[in-house]
Amino acid sequence: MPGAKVPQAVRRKQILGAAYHVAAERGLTGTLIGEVAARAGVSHGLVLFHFKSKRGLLLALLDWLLESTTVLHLGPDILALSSPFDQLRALLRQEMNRLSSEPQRTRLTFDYWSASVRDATIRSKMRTEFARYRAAFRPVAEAVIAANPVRFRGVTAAGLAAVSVSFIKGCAVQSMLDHEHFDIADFLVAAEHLIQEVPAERRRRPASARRPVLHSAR
Amino acid sequence: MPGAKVPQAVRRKQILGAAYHVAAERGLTGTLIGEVAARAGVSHGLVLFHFKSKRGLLLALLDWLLESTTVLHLGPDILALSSPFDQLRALLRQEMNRLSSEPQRTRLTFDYWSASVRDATIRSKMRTEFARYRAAFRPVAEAVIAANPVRFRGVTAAGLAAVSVSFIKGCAVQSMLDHEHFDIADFLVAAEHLIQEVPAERRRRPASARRPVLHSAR
DNA sequence: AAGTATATTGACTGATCAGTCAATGCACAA
DNA sequence: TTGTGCATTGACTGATCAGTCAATATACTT
Repeated sequence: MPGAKVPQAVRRKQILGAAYHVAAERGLTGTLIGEVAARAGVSHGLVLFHFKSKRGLLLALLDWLLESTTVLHLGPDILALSSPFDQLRALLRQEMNRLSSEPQRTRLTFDYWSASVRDATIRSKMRTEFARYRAAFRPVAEAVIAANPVRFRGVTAAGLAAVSVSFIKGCAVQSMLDHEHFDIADFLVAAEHLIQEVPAERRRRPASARRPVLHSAR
Repeated sequence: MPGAKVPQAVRRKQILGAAYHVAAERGLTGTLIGEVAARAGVSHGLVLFHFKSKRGLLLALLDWLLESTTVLHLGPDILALSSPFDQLRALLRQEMNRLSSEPQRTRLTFDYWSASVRDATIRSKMRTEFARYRAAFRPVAEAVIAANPVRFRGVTAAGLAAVSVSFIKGCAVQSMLDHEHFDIADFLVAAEHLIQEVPAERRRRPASARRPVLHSAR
C-alpha cells in the first residue's frame, strides 16, 4: 500500500540526507540501499526509482556534498586584513576549523578520494572541486608573491595556491589518523611561520634585542 | 587433486604479491579472494587457508606494504648537505619522486586511508606509519629551527615535521586527482621557497642592489 | 613401508544485495 | 465521475562472494 506522494525535489533531498549519514558511517561501498531507505523512512524500491542505481545515488550524493560545501569564502573580515600574509593565515585557520567541526563530511571526503582512483566520473568532480579550491587561494597567493618578489622569485601563484591546499588536506589526513595526539595548533603555528614575512625583529626591534640566547649559536 | 607443496613463507609472499596488484586495481573492497587466487595461480580455498579471512589478507597486505616501503631515508648524500634547509628540500624532492614512480602503491595507500576511517586496526597501523614518517623529518626540522631561532620562534619540531609531511601527502592527493595538469615542479618550487632561509640578497649583495624594482612599492 | 601431519583442492552453502516488476494508491485533469 | 500519469510498495530474482569442509596428494618421519 503505497504511501502519500511528496514532490520529487523534497524526496530526493530526504533520501540524500539519509544517504549522507549512512555513507559517512559505513563508507561508500558499505552503503546499502536498504539502509538508506530505512533511514529515510521509504522503501528500498523508491530509492532506486529516484536515483536509478546505487552508483547514481552516490554520484548525486557527491554533487550534494560539494554544492553544500561553502567554498572557501574570503569574507569581508579577511579581505579587511592589510597584509596578504595575514589573509593567507586567516584562510588556513578558517579551513582547519571547518575540518574539525565537520568530521562526518571529512570522513566522507576521504572515501570519495579513494573512489576517485578508479572512477573517472568521481575523479572529474573531485578535480573540479580542487581546482575551485586552488582558485580561491590564488588571489591571495598572488598578493603574497607580489608583496615579496625577492623572496618568491620563480614561484608561481598556482604553485603557492597548491601548497596552501596541501597544508589543509595534509593536516586533515594526519588529524584524522591521530585525532588524539596530532596537534593542529602546532601544525598551524609552523605553517604560519613558514608563510610569514621576513622576521619582524630585524626591522622593528633595536639591535640590542635582536638575538635572545635561546640556543647556542651552532 | 592438490598440487605440489611450497614453503609457507613463499606461498604467502606469492599470494600477497597477487593481492597487491588486484587491490591496487580494484580497491580494497573490490578485492575478491577468487581473483587474488587466480592471479596467484592457486585455489580460492588456499588463500583462506593461509590468511584465514579476507580481512586477514588485507591486514597482511597492509603490513607487507608498509614494511616494503623504504621509510624516508636520509642517505649520506643528503646528510652531506651543509644547510638543514637544503636537507629538507632534498627530502621533499626525494619523496615526490617516489610518489610519481610508484603510482600503484600510492593508489593503494589512498584506499587504506579511507579504510582507516572505520577500521581501528588499520587506523592504528597507518598512525604508526605516519608517526615514523614524521619522526624521520624531525631531526631536520630541529636543525632548521635551531639554525634560525628568530624566524621560527614558537615553532615546534613536531609541528614543522607535520607540515613537511603534509607537503608530501597534499601533493600526492592533488597530483593523483589531476595527473594531467597538476604541476609538481611548480609545487616543489613554491614549497622550497617557503622553507628557504631568509632571502639571500639581504646579506650577500651590496646595499645598492637590494631592491630590484619589479613592482611598485605596494 | 607405513604412518602422520599438513598443504591444497573444488564443490558446496548460506547470506547478502542491487536491481526488476506487477500491483496499488494518490493527485490532478477533464 | 472517470481517467491518466506517476510515486510508492514489497515480493521476487539472479548474481555474487566469503567462508566451510571432506577428500586427497605431498612431504617428512620412523
